[in-house]
Amino acid sequence: MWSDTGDEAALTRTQRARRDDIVAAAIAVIDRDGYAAASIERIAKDASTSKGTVLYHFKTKDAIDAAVVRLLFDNGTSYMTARVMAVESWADRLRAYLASNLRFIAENRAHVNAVHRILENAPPGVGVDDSVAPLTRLLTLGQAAGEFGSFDPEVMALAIRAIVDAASFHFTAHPELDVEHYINEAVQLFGKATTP
Amino acid sequence: MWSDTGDEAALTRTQRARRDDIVAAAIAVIDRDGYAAASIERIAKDASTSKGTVLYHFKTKDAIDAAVVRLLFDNGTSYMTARVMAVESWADRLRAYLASNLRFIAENRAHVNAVHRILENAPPGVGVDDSVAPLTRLLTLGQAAGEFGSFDPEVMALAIRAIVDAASFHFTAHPELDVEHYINEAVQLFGKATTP
Amino acid sequence: MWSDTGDEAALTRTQRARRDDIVAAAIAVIDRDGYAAASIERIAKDASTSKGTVLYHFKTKDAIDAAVVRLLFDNGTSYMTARVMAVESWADRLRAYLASNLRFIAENRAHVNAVHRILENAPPGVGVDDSVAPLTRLLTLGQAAGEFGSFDPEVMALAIRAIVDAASFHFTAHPELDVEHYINEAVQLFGKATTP
Amino acid sequence: MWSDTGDEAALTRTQRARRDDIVAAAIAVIDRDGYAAASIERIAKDASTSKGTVLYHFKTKDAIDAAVVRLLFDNGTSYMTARVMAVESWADRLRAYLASNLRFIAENRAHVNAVHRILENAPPGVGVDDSVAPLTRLLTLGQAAGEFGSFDPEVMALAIRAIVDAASFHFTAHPELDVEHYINEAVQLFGKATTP
DNA sequence: GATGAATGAGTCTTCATTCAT
DNA sequence: TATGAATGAAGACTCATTCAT
Repeated sequence: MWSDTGDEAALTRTQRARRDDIVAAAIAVIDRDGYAAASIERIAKDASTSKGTVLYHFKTKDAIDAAVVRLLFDNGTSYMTARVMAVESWADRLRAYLASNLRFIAENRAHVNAVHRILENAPPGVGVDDSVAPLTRLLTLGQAAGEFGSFDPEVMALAIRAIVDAASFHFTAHPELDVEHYINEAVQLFGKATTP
Repeated sequence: MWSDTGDEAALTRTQRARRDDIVAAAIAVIDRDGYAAASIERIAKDASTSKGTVLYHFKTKDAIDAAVVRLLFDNGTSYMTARVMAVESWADRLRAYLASNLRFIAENRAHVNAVHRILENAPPGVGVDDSVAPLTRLLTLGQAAGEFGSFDPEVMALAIRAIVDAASFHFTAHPELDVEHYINEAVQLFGKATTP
Repeated sequence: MWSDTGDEAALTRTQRARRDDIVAAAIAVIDRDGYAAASIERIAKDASTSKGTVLYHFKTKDAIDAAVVRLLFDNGTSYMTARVMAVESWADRLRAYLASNLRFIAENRAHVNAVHRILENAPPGVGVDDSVAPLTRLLTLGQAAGEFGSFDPEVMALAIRAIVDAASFHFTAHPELDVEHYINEAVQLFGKATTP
Repeated sequence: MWSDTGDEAALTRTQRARRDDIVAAAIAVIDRDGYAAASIERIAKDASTSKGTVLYHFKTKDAIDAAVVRLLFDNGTSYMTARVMAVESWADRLRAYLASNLRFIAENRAHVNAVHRILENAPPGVGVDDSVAPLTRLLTLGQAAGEFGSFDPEVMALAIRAIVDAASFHFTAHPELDVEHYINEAVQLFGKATTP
């Protein structure tokens, strides 16, 4: 499982469209009813097609999950790298990292939620995508440049990731929450925490 | 589901013991192999008993999950209230809250992990124990007392909960991590963030 | 597949009985309707029980097939070794081998047929039980003792096995066939063929 | 099933070629991986074409099987009748029958194997091509002519067929086996057995 | 109390077949 | 002619739950 993420090469227009439909349906079902409820049949129904068709396009249930995860990863990466690379100082990069992450999550709440559910249900020790490492590096370099104060960059990075990862739950649980306000507060929080 | 938490009224000594065995087995299996793998049969095997016996004691699989959750909740509450109530200032209470939470999690890593897995797999909208509210109140009162600076106590509370909730994952993924160091850093982080 | 033939240790009376029922049903269905038709559901129906029960007792479809094969092997071995060991000369042993084999097959036509079907449908290269080797040895020793003429014992053994293996088909296709007559003719055939 | 052998009437050159490709692929897959593995998709892949195309040419999976069987039957018949008709005495005809059969099998091992697999998996009572009858007649006439000794021609015919039918398995299981030697031994065996 | 047996619902997956292009 | 897409039927297997002993 989880090894066959690659080669989705050479897809016809129709294939792409159907695959997208199915992935969208999977996201919707997982987000709405939980991972356990997201059987192939249910996903198929939600995509207005048949179980057979879903398996024609994906071959395996794990492949569907993998596609959902990969899509989010791809979207997120391109969304954020642009915003983080656009600024100069390390402190600005941290702000950009936090803000773009949270904004992306707010805009893709259901998808993020679904991916969380999928990864939680994966066999232990899998999917431990080390999204912490680059953040740790950012903090370390910022300290070296004198832009940040003294703290363990590893723990600080874990804390930042924790808040980001928790965001989709907050946004789900509190739909009335003002996202921009949340972002501002988070930026301010870690601004104070990292200031020299 | 999740409605029958109550009536564990009159239990003989043996009953208690067996139930505890089963709950312990459930925790072990869920933590080790994931929620999906934790079938009643597997739990029974881990508890050196039979599927029939497990269901004799618990009647329903959800009841096992509920017992696991409730046990952690009970343990955690008694562990922490003592420590939080022991100190005077709001700032000290926040420190105590953070430290005791994290220390409790470190000492009950498997159990905490298991509960996370269970809650993740519960039908959406369930188990949203509002553990944020009391924390928000603590922060608000601290601000009123002039011990804390200016920030949205709601968002700050969410951030603190996020770090606490993420801790069991960190401790699982990084067994080499020095817990006391982690606690110190976290306390320092939120010290800076909440300071006036 | 096919590796877990062993440990059927410690079976309760009821278990033995049910397992026997199921094996008998499997033999009947395979013999009557062919291997492809022998789904678990069909076997269950034939055993007057449910699919779930069959899988409770056997856990895997392959395990059912293995049990069918093993039962025939056990029965056949004990049936024949007695008869072959009872006589003295090599020529008599050959006669006893042929006769007891064919008689056993006639008495267990359906079971033998079912096993053939099962082995035919096993993944290639499996179940090549080398039933030819002991026969080859018998022939070689008989030649050394001067009881048999000159021929390649390997090929002769293959020929004998071929006739034996084909017998259950003949008996199925020609129910009117007089088994004892068939046995006599076969014995006479190989008597002439092996005579010095 | 198995009723639509006929109407291969007007076929263009290309059609013939494609059909042959498909039949060849079917033989290869069945021989290599067994009947169960020989799905239309797999056959199509082996024939470097698509499932749709295969079904365009054959309309039904059974039709493919039937074509495989029929092709072997046609090839075998023309191969052997020539050789059997070429000699005069009944004893020579028997020798020719045995030798040409075995040689044909050795030269078409995979095809013969595939046909066995197909027939084994056909619903019972089908494909019982009575290849025994002509052989029985040969033996009976040979006896009447005084060329053969006394034996039940029916049983002798069954024995001969058994050895012939088993040959492809032997040749598969023992690729090192010297076919001509095998043929000589078989001819000698039945020479002795049928001699007056 | 404890447990072996039994069972039905639900899941993933394979496959032959039909259809539109 | 050829093929991509779609689909339903069927099969193996898992699992929570009930029941009799």
